[in-house]
Amino acid sequence: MVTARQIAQLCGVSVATVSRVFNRPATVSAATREHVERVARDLDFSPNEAARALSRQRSTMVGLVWDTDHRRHSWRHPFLQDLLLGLKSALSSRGYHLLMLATSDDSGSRNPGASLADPVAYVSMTRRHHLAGLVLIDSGTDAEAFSAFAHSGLPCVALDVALSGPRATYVTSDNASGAADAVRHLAALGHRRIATITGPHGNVPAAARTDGYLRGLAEAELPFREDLVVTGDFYRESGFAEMRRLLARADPPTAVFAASDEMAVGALLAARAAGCRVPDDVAVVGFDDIEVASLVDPALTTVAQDKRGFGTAAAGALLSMLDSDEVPEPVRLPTKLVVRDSCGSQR
Amino acid sequence: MVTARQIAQLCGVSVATVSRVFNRPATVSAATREHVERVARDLDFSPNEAARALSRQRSTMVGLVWDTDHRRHSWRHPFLQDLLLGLKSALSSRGYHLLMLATSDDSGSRNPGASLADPVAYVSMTRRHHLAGLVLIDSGTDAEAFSAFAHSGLPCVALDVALSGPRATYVTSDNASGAADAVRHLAALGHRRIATITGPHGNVPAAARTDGYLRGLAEAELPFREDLVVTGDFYRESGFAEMRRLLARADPPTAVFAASDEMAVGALLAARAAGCRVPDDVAVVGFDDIEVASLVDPALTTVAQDKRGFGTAAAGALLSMLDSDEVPEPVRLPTKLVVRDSCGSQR
DNA sequence: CTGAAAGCGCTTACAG
DNA sequence: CTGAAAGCGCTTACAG
Repeated sequence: MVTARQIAQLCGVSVATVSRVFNRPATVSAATREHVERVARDLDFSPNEAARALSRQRSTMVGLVWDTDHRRHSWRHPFLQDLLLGLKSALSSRGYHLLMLATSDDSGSRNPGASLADPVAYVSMTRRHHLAGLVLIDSGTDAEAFSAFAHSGLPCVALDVALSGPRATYVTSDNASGAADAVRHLAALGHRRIATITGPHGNVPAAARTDGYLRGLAEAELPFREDLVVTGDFYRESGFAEMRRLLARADPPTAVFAASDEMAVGALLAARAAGCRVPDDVAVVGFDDIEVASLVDPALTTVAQDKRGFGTAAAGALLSMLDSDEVPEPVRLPTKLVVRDSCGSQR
Repeated sequence: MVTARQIAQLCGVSVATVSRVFNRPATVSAATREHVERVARDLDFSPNEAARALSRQRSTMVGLVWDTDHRRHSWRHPFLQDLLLGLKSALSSRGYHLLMLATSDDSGSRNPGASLADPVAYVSMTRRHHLAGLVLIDSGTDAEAFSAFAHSGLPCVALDVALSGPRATYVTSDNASGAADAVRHLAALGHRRIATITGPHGNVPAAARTDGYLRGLAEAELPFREDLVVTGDFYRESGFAEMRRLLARADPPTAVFAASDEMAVGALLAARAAGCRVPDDVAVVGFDDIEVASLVDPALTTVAQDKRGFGTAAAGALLSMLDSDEVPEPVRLPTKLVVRDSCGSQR
């Protein structure tokens, strides 16, 4: 590998000058700068990252904290691929790379009480690698553990969980508006008994979607009925179970807003199992717009999140913290109601 | 951050000894080893990775080459999340981390002729970070570009593409057997005119699945008919288009083996659009067992790949190359036929 | 605008 | 078994 020293010798300058050409080009005379740049390009030189990180005490890597060994064994992010895509392309435009952090705990056994694989190990990992910043993906119950990161002073941006700290912010969808849109849409179709299957307690997006449900109801001038709010956990099985219970009631709802597509799919299956037609007997609307939404039968009407935008926004917030000391405001991504067949408005 | 020097001073030994305790514990006397270990643990010391990488000329990171800015804008891996999960947990058990490589090209514009974002840039990235090895995810057309990596001498393991080089190997599913299983299953159900919608030309798994189709036919003593083999590209649209054409024929097939679930879903939609009932009028079997397979209507019979096993096997192959000079044989993961409704055997 | 020098925190022959 | 020393390849005050 060609080193700065070699470039320096070839150009008849010191390594310090070569370094300056790459780090503070303005402080180098145009002539020598161009000379160094040309030679460096010809020899395909680029500074060794390990050496650079060592001397600057900061690498060009951003850590990704993604807890994969969660108690909920089947935990899956609804749109990890898009997220990574967005993160990667936004980060790479500024020369940063994503390091998927893993602790030895990830490999297997763990004491089942812990919510995130040893946050201390992650924080130490972070220092060892001189990471420039951290992106935190919430798996639903890591919120508390995340504060260890937020308080480490490192630039942090969390996804879908409110994070605060000296250099921490977060990005989330405008969950309340999205949910309100869904409910208003159902109300406009004539539904008066609109139930909701919420996400788990303590989850930020879940709470916001429930708020949005209430707001949508109020905006449509529909009364709030406590018994129409049932609690799920974002996963399909809970959607199935809660829907079954709702349909077994004496006065079942005529429409259901599920706070995730997974639950909405579960609800669809429960309706089918109960011999209940969707949307004729009961309308269903979901949230997320994951791939299956358009494939289930009937195709699911849902509130789409800007999946790739999540990654882009997270990267943007992180990058801005890397250049300045200002902490960006939390980002709230707009959502979009995607009308398909399960709500009945297409008939 | 606590450094080896501090530990050394506290223990009254040299930094060299501290280093040895962590790297060649056998060369240190039991007494001093234990002393150093205890102090290090108490102070939560762990060696700085940048310094270590610099002096050893090798980091504890494994690069992930995942081309996200492909010409095929909508390129998606069918099970990236499971793959990453498997990779991460297997790698972390040995202290390695995954670095998602990105070149500046990833951010946007690229000359449309290139099949992988500047492989040269990736290779240089690899050296700059002193990566220990590389995992290559094929997006279907990167095979050629991958050889640049394979010949760099760095330990490489590719997924779903045959890679050879001084220290390169690959992992793939046993695509031929899986396809043969699917075809034999259809034949056992009485089908005699079994068509296949293949993957794209030049793609390794696609070719193997076509081979398996032929083998299955032969094993069921069914004649091969060239006109029953049509070419898709693994994506839904091609499945839709090819299925439509197949069904429009004078003597349409009674069963179709699609070389991917995405295409099988497309085929299902085409059948529905053509007023053709599945499985009554035509049976469909897919390949992959992605999440939607169980959700489409009718639920898709398919050949399941060991998604997480891909990651685990890739990590295993890489790790073994990291400790020894032997190059592991290519890994061929077993597949499993998952019988649901679209093949008609459940009736 | 540029160079010499110190320093980032490890690892590893080389002596002893 | 252990230490002193050189070296990994950069960056950055400090002089000039």
